[in-house]
Amino acid sequence: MWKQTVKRTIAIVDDHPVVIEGLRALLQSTPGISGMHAFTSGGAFMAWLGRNHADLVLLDIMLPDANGLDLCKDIKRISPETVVLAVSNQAERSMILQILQNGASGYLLKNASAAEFKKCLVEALNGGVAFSREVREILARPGREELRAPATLTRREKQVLQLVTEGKTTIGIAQELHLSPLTVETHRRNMMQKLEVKNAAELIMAAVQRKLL
Amino acid sequence: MWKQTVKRTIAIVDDHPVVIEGLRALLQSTPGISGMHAFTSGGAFMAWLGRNHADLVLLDIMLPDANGLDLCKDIKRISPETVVLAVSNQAERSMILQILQNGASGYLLKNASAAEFKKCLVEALNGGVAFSREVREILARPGREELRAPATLTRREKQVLQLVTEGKTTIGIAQELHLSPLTVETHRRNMMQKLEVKNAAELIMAAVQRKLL
DNA sequence: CGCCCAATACCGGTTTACAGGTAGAAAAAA
DNA sequence: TTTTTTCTACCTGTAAACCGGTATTGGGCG
Repeated sequence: MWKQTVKRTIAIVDDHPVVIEGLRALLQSTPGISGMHAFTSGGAFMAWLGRNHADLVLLDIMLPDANGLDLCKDIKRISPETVVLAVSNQAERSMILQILQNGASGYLLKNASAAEFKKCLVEALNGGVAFSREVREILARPGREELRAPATLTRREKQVLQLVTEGKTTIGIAQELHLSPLTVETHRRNMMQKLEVKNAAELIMAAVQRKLL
Repeated sequence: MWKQTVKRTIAIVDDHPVVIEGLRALLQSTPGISGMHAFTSGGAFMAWLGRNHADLVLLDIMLPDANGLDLCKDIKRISPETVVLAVSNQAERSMILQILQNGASGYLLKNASAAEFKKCLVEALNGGVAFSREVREILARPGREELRAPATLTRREKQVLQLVTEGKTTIGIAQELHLSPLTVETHRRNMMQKLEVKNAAELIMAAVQRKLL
């Protein structure tokens, strides 16, 4: 079915022991795997990786002790030949794309079936990229950020946004612009709708990233 | 007292009619001024500036219809020979420095005395930079940002900050990091203290600007 | 002339953030 | 081994944000 020349060493990094056990069981029934090592924290794994070799890492990118993106980058820096498969229980388009940019070879949702896991593992080990079904679906639809219009804000909205980024409160902004706080509130909410964010924090990040100011 | 060869044209841009009248009165008793024009909005002034000349502009940088920094930049782009004196009722070190970078020749607080105003006007018209007393004091002390240590955040704090920038709530962050919401709250507050900001919005901007993540 | 959008403003309710503390345990530095 | 820093966690308020609506006005456009 596929070329399988050498035995592979796999590492699992996940803070949920249950998941580790599940993956371990799953991998045991997969041929072509010689070694298996599990870690419950990014730090522990990185320490191990400094002295050992792994052909593939199933990396939970939502670890409590490390940022998934950075961890992935670090792995590829220290051990470029190691294939990283991102594992997560939630899939967001931008997150997937980011982790891929940081060197991952695939993205699996934890709810993927055993068959999917195996298939993706093989695919990745053979140098390809692999996604579980749901992830493929998310990647398939050009997901807003690409095809959405540059989210045009009105003059007034930009003014309000500017002041929001300065940490001003709604009331403060209202005073500065000689408006009712309720009006400012409305502008703020309209912007959050337009930019498809759900609070001031994301609003600010959206403003910064898309250079809306 | 100073070289005064030609008569000068002054523009006043301020959304408070009272302030305009005050400045107008003040300027009338100042020799060497031939024309005086007042505007209550940035837009109106820019339109006028497109077809007229001004030697000096007293620019309120807190106009409701325009961002002071941008306005100043625009003025200098359209009319580089025009001297811009920023006028404001509040002085913040970073704001002062920013507006100067955008081409202003001085910064006056509205509470400055008539004598100060005149003195600064003359100074600026003669090619210098001019500040009212309070502003000079603020500029005098090397105000934190320069001499403060690069505000080092701890590992945990960075993690929390990361999630704050993603718009997560305290409770959400707590779940993600397997912590008590109260702990997350504490981290958040400690960071705000360290970075000398007073809310999440400023915290995010500080993180972005100083590349703390 | 209707129609949409921008800008303005309001109500009532729920959730979060923020500010003022205090405090214990573990880890790192002295 | 003390001391300091970091991480953890709590309590009690008040202020602010957020959410679900609705609604009026003034322009611009087909």
